Amino acid sequence: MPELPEVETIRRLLAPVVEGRHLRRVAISDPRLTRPHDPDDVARELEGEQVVRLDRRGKYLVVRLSSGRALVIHLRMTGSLRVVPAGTLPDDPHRRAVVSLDDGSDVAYRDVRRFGTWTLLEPGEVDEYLDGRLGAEPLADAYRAQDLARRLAGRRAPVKAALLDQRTVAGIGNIYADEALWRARIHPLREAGELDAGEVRALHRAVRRALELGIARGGSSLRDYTQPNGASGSMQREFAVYGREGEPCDRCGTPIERIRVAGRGSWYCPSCQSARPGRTAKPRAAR
DNA sequence: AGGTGGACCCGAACGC
DNA sequence: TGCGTTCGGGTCCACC
Repeated sequence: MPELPEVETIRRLLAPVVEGRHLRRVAISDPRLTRPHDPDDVARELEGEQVVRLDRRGKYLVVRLSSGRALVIHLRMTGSLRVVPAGTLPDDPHRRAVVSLDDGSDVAYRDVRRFGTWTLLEPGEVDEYLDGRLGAEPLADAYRAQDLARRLAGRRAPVKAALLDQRTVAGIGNIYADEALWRARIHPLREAGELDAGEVRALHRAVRRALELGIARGGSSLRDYTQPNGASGSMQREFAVYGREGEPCDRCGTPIERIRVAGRGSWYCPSCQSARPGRTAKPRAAR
């Protein structure tokens, strides 16, 4: 499922293709994509626009247009984008939209489960839309453990549930939440607000490292995710815990266990991810 | 107020 | 083999 590393991989491959291009023709075949707006109305609004930049915020792709508007794309679970020379798209029952660019390439959007969304926002709406839904960008230079600490403080929910909340930190989904918690040696059911300063620092570092590794591997290709050129990522071969129930922990050899947290399948090492607080804390550390 | 669980989808995996 | 059932995943929303 596209999480931050998968969306960032898509952005990096797609940006040089779309930036500077005009949208010559847009066809949206699934009304769910633009709900509650009529897909034909949205397509007509997009035609003639020029792409000035392709950004990412959390798991959202943000297509900045020369009018100041932005097309905000969320792939949810099964959305994917593909670039091919015009007229060479193979038949695909799950294709939901095609954008024809002025340089003779087609960008096709495919989404088996139809949860993805295309939202066309006016110039003044974009920041409010994104910032209202999302916390800090975890890979920004300015992102600090202190920010994570502030977002977790006082929260009674399991730390994994807090990580899945996009306002805690943007872009983490079920896979990278488990991977980050394993790196930080924190049990997914630990109460978020109970982590001490050392644990929060470890988690902050773990989130960044897990996401960076995912990007370096071109994302993880499970089920439907592929890159815009059709290639697969390789991160799924390097998961430490996700989907590895019964396999030995890479750190200690203990079999990985699976539990349910916040309604999500959750994998962790019962030996080195402590269920009790204080493991990484020095006595009276960091006030 | 903050946390939880259902709805939204539909293909894959599973159970009989 | 074939059918029905369950599951999952991100986000929103109703409910507690």
